[in-house]
Amino acid sequence: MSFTAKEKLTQISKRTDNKSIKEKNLYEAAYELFTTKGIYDTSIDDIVKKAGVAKGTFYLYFMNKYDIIDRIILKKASSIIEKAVKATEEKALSDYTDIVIYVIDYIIEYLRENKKLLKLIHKNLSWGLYRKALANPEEYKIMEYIRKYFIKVINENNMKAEELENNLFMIIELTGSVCYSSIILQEPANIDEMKPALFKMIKKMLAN
Amino acid sequence: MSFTAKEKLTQISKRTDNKSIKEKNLYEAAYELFTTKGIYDTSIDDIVKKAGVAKGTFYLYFMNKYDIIDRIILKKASSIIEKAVKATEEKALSDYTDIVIYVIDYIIEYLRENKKLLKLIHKNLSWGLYRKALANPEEYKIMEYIRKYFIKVINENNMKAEELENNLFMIIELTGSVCYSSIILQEPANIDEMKPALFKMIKKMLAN
Amino acid sequence: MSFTAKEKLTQISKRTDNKSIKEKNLYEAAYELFTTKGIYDTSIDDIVKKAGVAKGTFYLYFMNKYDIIDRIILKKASSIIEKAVKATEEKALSDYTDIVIYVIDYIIEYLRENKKLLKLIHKNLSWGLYRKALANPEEYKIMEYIRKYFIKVINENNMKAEELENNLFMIIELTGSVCYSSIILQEPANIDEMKPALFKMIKKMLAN
Amino acid sequence: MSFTAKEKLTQISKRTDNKSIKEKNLYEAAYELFTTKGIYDTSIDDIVKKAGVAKGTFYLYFMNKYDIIDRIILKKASSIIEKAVKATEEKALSDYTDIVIYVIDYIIEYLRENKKLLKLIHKNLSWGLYRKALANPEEYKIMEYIRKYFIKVINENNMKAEELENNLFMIIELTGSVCYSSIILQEPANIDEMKPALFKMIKKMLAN
DNA sequence: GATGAATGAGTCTTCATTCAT
DNA sequence: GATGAATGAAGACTCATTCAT
Repeated sequence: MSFTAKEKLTQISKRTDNKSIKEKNLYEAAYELFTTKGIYDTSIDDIVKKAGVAKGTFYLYFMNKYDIIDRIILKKASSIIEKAVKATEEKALSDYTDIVIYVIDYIIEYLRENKKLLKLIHKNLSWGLYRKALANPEEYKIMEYIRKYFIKVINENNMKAEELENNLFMIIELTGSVCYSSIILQEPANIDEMKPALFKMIKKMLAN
Repeated sequence: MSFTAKEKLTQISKRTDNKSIKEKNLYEAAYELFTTKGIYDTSIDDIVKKAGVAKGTFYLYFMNKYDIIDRIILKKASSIIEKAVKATEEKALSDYTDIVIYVIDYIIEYLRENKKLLKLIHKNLSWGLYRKALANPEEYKIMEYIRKYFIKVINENNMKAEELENNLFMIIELTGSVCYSSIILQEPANIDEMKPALFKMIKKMLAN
Repeated sequence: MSFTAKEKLTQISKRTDNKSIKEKNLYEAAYELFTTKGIYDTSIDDIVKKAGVAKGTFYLYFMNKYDIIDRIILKKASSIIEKAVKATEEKALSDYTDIVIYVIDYIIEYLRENKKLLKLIHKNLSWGLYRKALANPEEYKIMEYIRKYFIKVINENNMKAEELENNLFMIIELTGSVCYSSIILQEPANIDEMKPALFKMIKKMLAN
Repeated sequence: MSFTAKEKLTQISKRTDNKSIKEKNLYEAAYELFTTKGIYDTSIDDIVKKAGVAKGTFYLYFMNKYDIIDRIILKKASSIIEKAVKATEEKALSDYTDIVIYVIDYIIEYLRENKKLLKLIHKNLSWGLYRKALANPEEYKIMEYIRKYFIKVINENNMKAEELENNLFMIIELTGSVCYSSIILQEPANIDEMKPALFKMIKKMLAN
């Protein structure tokens, strides 16, 4: 039996698709379970059963439970940031503070609609993971892009690089904490009530 | 068989003491292990062995692993706050901002010396736990005291109660994040470098 | 409820017996399975099922599969040697060569009747295990006894200690190989045909 | 479609060559891994990865893991013996005992330089494997050659065939045990100290 | 109150083997 | 012949919890 070049291509892409399907199923099943039952209470067994693949198949694509967790969080986190940055670019805002506020607002609104993702990210997003992202060229592009983007905007302003980085860090941490607390726990108030306070604070932080 | 009031008292206090010894041993063993090996890698077996009691004894004093975790964190957290507040009171500071800064500085310095405790608290201190504290009369006292203390100080300032509570919440959350990140991970800078930025920010937050 | 001293003693010995029963069941089940199915094809699951205990109970008494293997082999090997030595002592033989031959003959006959044990021992008895025996006072007694026994007999003869130890080692190794090969594999001849050749060789070895 | 004799030959040799490359790679990878990591800890996956072939290819040339183990050991063992015999022939020794000693000494020195091979052979060389060799014409040649060689040498001596075979067997077994124990474990002494004792013993064994 | 032997469901992980391409 | 994704049974080991003493 022999195949034309076109047929062969179809075969390969089919094979690739099949591979992708199983891996994608695992990603989706794991995400669903992690956000529903929690990471701790989700076993590899649960994941493969939901994904409809054999247990061995899991270990074909992931080293262990923590590998898939990290990859999911990285994927989701960079996806949100990417969306936020793109949406902001479209707005073509000129003021530096406006840009930061717009990005943060976009992310807040996104997480408000994806409470489960917020829970997952909050408890597991760390600087260690961020370093992994930098080691991974695919994710790196976005991360690096953001870095450059902020630096560019910053340079137009007159602020020391270190000082700015620390402030940015504090803004991110504060935003994360407020999101988690107000969206998930409604504490000390819901997100709609917290937002003005948060934005006011961020503006203060950014004002020299 | 009957006892005099004095005998009864002796019995109870004896029982309480005996109970206290085993319970205290369990608390201390668990704290040592949680901060050393981490919560996940500490088993009940490890705890009872270190405490020198039988396995069944654990279940005499605690419902399960999570029960003891919560109680330890609550104990430690309120103990730190208590110390911080007392130290601040002794200073007899008059300025509202100075008081807040002093309390926070005290806590930061304490956690800098107790990195293991910082790790434990950061990953497990939540508002859910705070609600538990309110249900526990002993801890409640401290929490309530702190609340009143801050409110008193605040009332001297002209700020809306709600607004102030939200700001306070943000200050606490931000401080927690900065502590963890700079003390444990040295990211984005060590605590000595972060402190001025943090205090500057807190002052901005408190400034009307 | 209270117990007399006698009752308490009964309770303790009962508990001890129960413990012994489970452990003994595990030993016996494992021995039976190792000699029947082989070590490689016997799982912990097989052992606990045959022993009629829970899986966790296995790990109460043994670290892992290799722990129980070693302990069984050590137990059995020292038991055979003990029997052989005792039987030889009863004979009150005076000649040094006769004693060695008698001990070896006893062991050969014992292993001929316990082919399964022979298989197990042959493939797993090593000097590493011997060192373990020395670390274990219980087994040590027998091992040390044998050592002293041979040394005593030897001293009556005029031979250098090292030379003798090496020769003894070779006798033991040769005997082991011949036993395994002739009893289990009937190669190059059965044990009855091999024995005269072996004994002749041993006598040559012992003759100065 | 038909081929000339020459074409057919080319096809076969080509197929054989292709087959040989993959098969040889598998042999070499497996040998390297078995001697390095040990048989138990080497998986088919390890072998094919090291050999640079697909997993399925392994099953094209070998039935299973034990098949390749046996074939490797057989190959290596007969190769050593072949070398030893050839080296001895070149010496043109006349004395029967000298020949045996020379062969054994050659093998000992070879194994001393190839400790990993010694380990592999010792734990897995059995008479069962020897029977396989007889079924395999390729290996048979060498084995049969050796047999004839010894018988020839022996016939010049006056000894019963059976007796001699048994003695030879014992010499081989003893040599194997001493090699393994003294070269690998240095027990009860290193090979340089054991050699004189071993040779003395072999000479005794061969002396009628 | 205190003990600690016993439990067994639950979890991760491996790996020889198959088979559609 | 060659591939390598997929399989899933099999295995080792853990540990919170119970309960008879």
